[in-house]
Amino acid sequence: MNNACSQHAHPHRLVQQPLTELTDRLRAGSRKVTGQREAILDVLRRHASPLTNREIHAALGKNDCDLATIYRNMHTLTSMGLVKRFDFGDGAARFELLTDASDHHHHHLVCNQCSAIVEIEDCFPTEYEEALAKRHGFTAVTHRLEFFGTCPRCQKSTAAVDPTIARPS
Amino acid sequence: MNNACSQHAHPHRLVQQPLTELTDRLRAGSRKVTGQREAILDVLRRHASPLTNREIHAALGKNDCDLATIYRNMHTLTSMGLVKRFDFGDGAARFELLTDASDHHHHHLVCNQCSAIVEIEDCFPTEYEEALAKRHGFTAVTHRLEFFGTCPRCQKSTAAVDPTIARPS
DNA sequence: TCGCCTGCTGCAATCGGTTTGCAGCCTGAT
DNA sequence: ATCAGGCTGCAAACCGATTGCAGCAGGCGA
Repeated sequence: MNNACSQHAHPHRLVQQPLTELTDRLRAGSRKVTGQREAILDVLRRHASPLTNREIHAALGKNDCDLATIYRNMHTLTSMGLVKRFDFGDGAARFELLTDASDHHHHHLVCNQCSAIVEIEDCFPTEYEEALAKRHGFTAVTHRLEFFGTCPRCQKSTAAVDPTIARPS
Repeated sequence: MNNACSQHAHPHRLVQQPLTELTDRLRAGSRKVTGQREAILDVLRRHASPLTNREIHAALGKNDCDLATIYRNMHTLTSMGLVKRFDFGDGAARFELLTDASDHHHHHLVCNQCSAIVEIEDCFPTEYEEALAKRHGFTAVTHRLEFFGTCPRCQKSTAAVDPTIARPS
């Protein structure tokens, strides 16, 4: 139960890339490392938590770029290996850039009330995932795993919210 | 690695309910078991896979009800314990009704290409989740876990799709 | 150097899932 | 019978995301 995760063992999946490899891949594919893309990556590098398109847009200064172009650039960067996450409960995609060269796979623990995000090293065990894939005849099996709960601060400050509308399935 | 899942052990979370308990709860809360709600639950009961609001709407016959009312009713039913799932990769919520009285928790394995859904019994181990919660000071921790891959049929019929846009994070 | 091709960008429109305001209806309690 | 509250249909709006279009910029060959 550590960061040994099948998502990284599978040959079909691009390994999450630090900044320099992303820009190298852009160049290798006759795409350009434009100022906006550099700025996007810089914003991601300076933030510990994954950011939404809107948050990136705001961080760049709303006047300097178009939100639609951010969406397009995030799509491009994702195809270069940037990690896109969908699993924070609000339906918005988030993007995450690793700043060191290590293959630092992780999941997240999200506070149901204040949306605080904590990085988690726990992961679904590879051997179980492989057995699962074999059992059902699937290949290229990956998973999404996110945790939700009440963070220490919200435990103190808030009465319990209605548990029936908790987001995790 | 079975269906022992912390989501059910936690006292704050409503246990997933079969049809009769949902209707009982409606009545207990001075809500009504209207014809439309009965029809919705009947549709869910007859389908093995979780359904979206639109699918339920279509199954009911588009002329007989309003989509907005379906959304409202699904919200109501969810607050009564019906299980709502967000994790099938297309951004649409899905609803699931258990037809037997057993506490039959499960997750899903979704085909990236044809969206086929397979119920699976594997779950993130409770003891790890509890340790995780304690380690970070969170309470009421639950999780979302979904698996994605290529189903046997799509392995035969389709060339590999671009792995860089695979949906799981 | 001149075009030309390709990719990038801003703008506006659009789409799909979801929510909400409003008015009318039905039902159960007083 | 009356009244309040919940339910419903309709229309509009919201939000994340995508797309068509036109203009622009940079690289490359003639």
